[in-house]
Amino acid sequence: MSITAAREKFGVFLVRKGLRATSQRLAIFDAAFTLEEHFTADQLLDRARKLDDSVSRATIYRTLPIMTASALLREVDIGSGEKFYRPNRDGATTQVAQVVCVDCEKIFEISAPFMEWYSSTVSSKLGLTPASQRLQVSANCDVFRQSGACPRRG
Amino acid sequence: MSITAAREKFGVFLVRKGLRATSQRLAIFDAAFTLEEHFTADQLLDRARKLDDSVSRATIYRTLPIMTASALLREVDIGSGEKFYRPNRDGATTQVAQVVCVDCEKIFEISAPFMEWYSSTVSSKLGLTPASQRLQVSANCDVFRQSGACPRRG
DNA sequence: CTGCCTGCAAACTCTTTGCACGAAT
DNA sequence: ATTCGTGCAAAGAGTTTGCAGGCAG
Repeated sequence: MSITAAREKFGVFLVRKGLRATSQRLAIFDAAFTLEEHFTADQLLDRARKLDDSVSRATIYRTLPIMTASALLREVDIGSGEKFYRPNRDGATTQVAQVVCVDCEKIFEISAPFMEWYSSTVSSKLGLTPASQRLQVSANCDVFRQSGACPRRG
Repeated sequence: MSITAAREKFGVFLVRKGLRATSQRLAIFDAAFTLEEHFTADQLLDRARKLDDSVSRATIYRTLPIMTASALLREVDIGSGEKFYRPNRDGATTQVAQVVCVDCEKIFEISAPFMEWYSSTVSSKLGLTPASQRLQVSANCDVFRQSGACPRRG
């Protein structure tokens, strides 16, 4: 999805929910959607302020749930204290696993098509309806182990 | 594994690591191992204090990593702010998924034998060695949705 | 003018840490 | 003696919230 199309979709989402398309919200959206890697709330704040320096931390935290609700952003919780976010360019793909390299501090996203099947099978046996699922692999970098440095490390 | 056997194993683990088997550590261990459900650090503190009222919150937090390192306790992070823990009675089973009912606030543990296979397959393609993996399903309670109350809810 | 939205700063939750005292070897 | 472990209280990180003012419909 192009950023233009995504911004449009976000605008429509806001209107439908009776929310206003303020300059801050749009700046935050643009900042988020032009970031490639996973990013934190703090990184998003930096970026958004370059587009609109009136953006505050509070508004970042208030806007993030709106963007994830609109499915334009995906929340990725790797259990590290802070949450990560990522533009969801290709529609609603929940069938994605995260592989987190603890050496490189990098998050890879890998297709895991069986997740949804497992999720619904297992849930129905418990009398539950699945809402979401996440599969996360923590791993060490082979190169790092041997050479003490990781090529992918920022 | 019986609690006696587990306590023994914990004692051995401590000695091997050059750590002391203090009364606080043993009280915390007993408190943890006699809890059935998933529990939080805070719940563990309550329970441990009933066995030894000198146990402090700090020691709880210092002892939890020791117990998980000894594989007698498993950490379960469902991404809810606080971490949960659970006795690992049947050895080191990492091939377990959590199904979290957001209505009941209950955590079910279900076997997911394919996880480890997926984890190692995917990691090796990235030049990584898997350390751990977790699969978590969030779900809603069917009964709760219809009747507004969940039978499993505490 | 009414209500949504904002920035600021304080509050909040869970966890970690510095410190001085106490216990074990 | 020396090292390890402890409780206490303060700090810390990330996130949320109360409030008074601002801007849009």
